[in-house]
Amino acid sequence: MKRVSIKDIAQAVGVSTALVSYVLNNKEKEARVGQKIAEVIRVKARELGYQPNQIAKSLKTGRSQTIGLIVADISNPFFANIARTIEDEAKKYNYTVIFGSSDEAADKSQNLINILLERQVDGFIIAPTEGSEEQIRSLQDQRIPFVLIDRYFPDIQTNFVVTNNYQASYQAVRHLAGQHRKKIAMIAYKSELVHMKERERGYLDALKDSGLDSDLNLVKEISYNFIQREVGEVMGQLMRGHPDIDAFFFGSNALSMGGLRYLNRNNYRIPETISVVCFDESEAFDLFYAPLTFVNQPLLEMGKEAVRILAEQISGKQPQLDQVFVDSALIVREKH
Amino acid sequence: MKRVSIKDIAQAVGVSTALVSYVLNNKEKEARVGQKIAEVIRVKARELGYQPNQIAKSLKTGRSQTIGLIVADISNPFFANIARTIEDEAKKYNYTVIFGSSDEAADKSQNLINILLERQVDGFIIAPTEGSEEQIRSLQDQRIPFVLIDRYFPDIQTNFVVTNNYQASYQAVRHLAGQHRKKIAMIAYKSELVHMKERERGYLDALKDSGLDSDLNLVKEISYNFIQREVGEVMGQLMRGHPDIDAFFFGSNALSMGGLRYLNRNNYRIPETISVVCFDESEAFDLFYAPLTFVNQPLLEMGKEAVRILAEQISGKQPQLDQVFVDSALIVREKH
DNA sequence: AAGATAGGCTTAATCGATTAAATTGCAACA
DNA sequence: TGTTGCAATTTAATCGATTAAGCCTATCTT
Repeated sequence: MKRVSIKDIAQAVGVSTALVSYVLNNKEKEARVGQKIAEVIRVKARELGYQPNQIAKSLKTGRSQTIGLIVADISNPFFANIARTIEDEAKKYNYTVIFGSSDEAADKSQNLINILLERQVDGFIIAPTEGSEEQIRSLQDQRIPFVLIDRYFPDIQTNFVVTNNYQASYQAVRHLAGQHRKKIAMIAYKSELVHMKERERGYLDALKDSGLDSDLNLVKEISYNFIQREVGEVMGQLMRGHPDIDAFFFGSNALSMGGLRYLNRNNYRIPETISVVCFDESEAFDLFYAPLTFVNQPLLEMGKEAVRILAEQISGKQPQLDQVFVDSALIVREKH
Repeated sequence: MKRVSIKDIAQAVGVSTALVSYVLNNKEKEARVGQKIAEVIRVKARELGYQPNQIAKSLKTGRSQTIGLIVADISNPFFANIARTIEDEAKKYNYTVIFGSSDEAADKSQNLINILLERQVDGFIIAPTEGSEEQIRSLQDQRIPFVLIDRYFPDIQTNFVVTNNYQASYQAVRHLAGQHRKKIAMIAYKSELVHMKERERGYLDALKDSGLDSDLNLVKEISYNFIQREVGEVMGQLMRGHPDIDAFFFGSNALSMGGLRYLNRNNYRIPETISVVCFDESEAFDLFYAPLTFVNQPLLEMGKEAVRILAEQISGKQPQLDQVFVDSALIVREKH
């Protein structure tokens, strides 16, 4: 029942383990291995059902061929989809993915980083949580390759792949204004992370450029851990304070779900009474009674780029920074 | 920049690596390590920022503390949610999760198993694809611990954790009949896997027991890879052949989405014209204009059980089989 | 006082690979 | 014939841990 090792093959064939290693790694040329014996070794390896022990390989080579993926929550469709694109792309580079969910908590993030470092991942793809700056700096100090996704820290020079949040947001809100909406509210996360701040900034600038009053404090922030509870409360307060709100811009997929649910429950009609634009796509939109306009992030591209950059970092080809802003598209679905 | 090893600590303190190992693994008692030196070692380890090399550990102990998770598609909410519960549960057992998506293809599944075996995972949690019986048998022959989830092979005696699909389905369709639906169609996957077959069987038995004709061939099967395209076609044919269909039972989350989309597009009113029950929950239901009744699988329980069983298998405590059927609940949402 | 016991620590083999360096055998060349 | 050169293969160190076994020294027993 024991797995067969290179040693077993060597013994079966009657050669040294070195030869077997050379052959099975296709280093016959460099190592000047004889043609016949190489073939014999190959046949025997197949016959015994040899499977290389990647752990042993890793220990010797210092490469685990594994990348650590840290997201806020793998069960969130946004991250689940990203994970899938990363999985597929990583496979092309012969990497395997270990994942972990930080729940947007810095301590969990640190814990995950430690665990993954102990497992000798060759690099990280991280959607960093608020307050994880030091963790990221520490990775940098240790010269451990990584790429940030979805968010980044403007104060730290790192590789990252993020959506152009400002532009996406700006475009979305301009669209609402173009629909003759006069009082556009935004529901965001309570977070100091750039991605949210940029979405808010895009919103505010779009209001200004549309000639709308941006001083009304129509941006409400919700804590990550209590979306379902808080969204309703916050939107209720907002509508009571400003009964003439005629549009909402939701800053994430979870916020959109909560927000739309609230609007449904309270019988607001979309788009007649209230117009809506959502950040992120959701298959749920297809079931909504009205066509919904949303910001579509290019997940496939993000995943591909992140893996590409990471792979280059790991192979040491790329000492310089790679900071990628991908453009998201506003998918307009309203009937005109 | 090199990571600090046990050797570095040993040198810094002036002892052998053995001592350091004993201390850092809390084996001081068994190994009779002196109190003072133990403390010195511990302090120095912290001071140097020592992080154990799990790879080296694994090589020596033969345990990678890693479990391989193979699902159809990590971006499918059902599997993404399961993955999350497995992640959390695995952490409690000090395991880390490597995942892979098989896309319901046996060759990809085999490929994933190989890759994960090379990485010396201690065990697998697998949602097996159609045609992967031999792969499962092979794992058994190699005495590699694993647990199947979501589906299993009746002809192979393995551990598994699955929903009681027959019962869930039966209950769902009985519910529809109880709503005075006379012609209930089912949309399923084209698959020989038990989970689907059991859902179909539950549907048929429910029809019979409700005094409804189950000979009408109202079950339509869709291929996994072309859901979006085929669901519409198939439902169209069905409605043309049987214009008096007054209910649909959808056999999975993706089928539900496609089916509901079709019903929406063709202006069927739910539940007035057509009643619907969906297998699996989806947050999308919250955005649907009508309350939807669905079968809720206890994902948390499934994940927990799967990890528990796997952990027991790995530790060798549990030679006997563990076959768990969890009950899913019919969440009735229609207004009465 | 001699032998036994226990405490404290080191030695060294091992896990399964990789790979630089050494070795062997043989043919070709001067 | 003796030397060189090259092809083919082996040797052995190494990666970073674990752990059984061994070796002192000091203390306890009788």
